[in-house]
Amino acid sequence: MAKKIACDCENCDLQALFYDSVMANELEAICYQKAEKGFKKGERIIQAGDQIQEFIYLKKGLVKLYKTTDDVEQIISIAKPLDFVSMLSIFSGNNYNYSVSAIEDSITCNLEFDLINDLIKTNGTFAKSVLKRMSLISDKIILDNLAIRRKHLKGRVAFVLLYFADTIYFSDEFELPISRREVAEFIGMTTENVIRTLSEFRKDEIIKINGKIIEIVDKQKLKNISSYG
Amino acid sequence: MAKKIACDCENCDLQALFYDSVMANELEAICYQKAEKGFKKGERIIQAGDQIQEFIYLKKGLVKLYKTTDDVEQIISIAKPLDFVSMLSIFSGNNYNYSVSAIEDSITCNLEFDLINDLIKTNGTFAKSVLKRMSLISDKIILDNLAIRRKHLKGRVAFVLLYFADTIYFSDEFELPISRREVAEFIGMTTENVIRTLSEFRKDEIIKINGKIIEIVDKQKLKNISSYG
DNA sequence: CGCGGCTTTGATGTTCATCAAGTAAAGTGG
DNA sequence: CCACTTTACTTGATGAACATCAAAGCCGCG
Repeated sequence: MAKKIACDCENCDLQALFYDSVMANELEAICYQKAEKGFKKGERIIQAGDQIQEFIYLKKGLVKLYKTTDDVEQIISIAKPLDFVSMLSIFSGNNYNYSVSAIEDSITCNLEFDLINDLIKTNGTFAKSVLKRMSLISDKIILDNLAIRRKHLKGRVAFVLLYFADTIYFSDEFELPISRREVAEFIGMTTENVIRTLSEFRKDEIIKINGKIIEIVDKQKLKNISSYG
Repeated sequence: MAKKIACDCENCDLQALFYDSVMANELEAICYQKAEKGFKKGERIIQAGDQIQEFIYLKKGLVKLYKTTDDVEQIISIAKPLDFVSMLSIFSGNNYNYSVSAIEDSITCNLEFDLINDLIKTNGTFAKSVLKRMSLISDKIILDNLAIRRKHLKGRVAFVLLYFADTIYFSDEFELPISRREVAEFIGMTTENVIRTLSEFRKDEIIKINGKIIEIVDKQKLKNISSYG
């Protein structure tokens, strides 16, 4: 279960970026009442439908943003710290529209939502920085979704592999943090076809597979497939 | 070409909602420097890549939000007044990420972007209302896209017809404001299959077709198809 | 009045989902 | 810690859904 962990605002990577606009005295108030929570891989951080009471952002880890309809799960985005996924719809209404789960051990920093609301009202610079961040998140999700939509099965799988290599792990060898089924839920194809495509890439010596460990061998070819060449 | 038209802030439907939070003296300044522009059906309002200099919102009409990649056009959303589509990515960077074109004769109200920025910084209530609106737009786009993704060809076409009937025209008989090709670009299928599906709905007496005029005859059946029954 | 774009229908082939069946891995209770 | 159960992974065969190609009629516009 999610448990509170020690506070260390001073060392938080997000501090500079997030509180850029916040005055010292405000920052103190925020730091004082914030709560950090740890989540193990697989644990749910936000459940769609829940009432919004906290302003949650990712301090460390990796999460998936998704929605479940009639037992069908659709992954909307994979987000890392600074993507502030929880921000996405919290100003729309009183309840979350999406679920968020940790796909790697993660730490969130939680603030009373009212506090953030007050801050937005009283601190224009902060409001603007929240606006910008929300805008960036939306853009990323919409553009990624459009990019995926344009591609066929192979291009979509290639896209996901490049996504993890280039924007999450910054390495051509990494452990895939999600299952084949989740890849399928992300790109809108079936699990079997994701597996088939990965096997094909392996046979064509574009990647090496060892369970969850993926190594990209021929990156240029993978890029070509992703761009649909 | 887009031309300036007479100013009538007093009668603007958007005024109450948009300027809810704006003080009288601020409102005056805004009204004074705003510019309204008219666009004929088919005219482009925003070109992806253009520099963002104005804060544009739809006063009247209907527009499509889209993106062109390698000569392939993908429609992201169909928006009516109060959807404030132009707001979507204007806080992300200096240039538009998406294009917007009128699909019906439309009127926009344009404000200097700097003015809005100042307002956000000085008026917290306004900032919060912009945040809320942006959040609603993102949610709508993301949720609609997820809904479409879940469906097969017939369900997607049904979804689009119900979308126009229930959220745009509030009537079961309407003139489709976009071409068959654009419907295809919206739902991610081919023009031919959109046409085939419409013909099938006609043969099954679910709708009547007269060129661009569509009449929904058996709405319940259309809803079932949309929900994928 | 002819040209180009939009619409329509048919024929064909590709892509992908579904079904089936088996192996490997991971979690669970005695 | 091991038998047991469940979940994830994998491959193949089949059929359905959809794209592509082709051809022709229609409409609006210069």
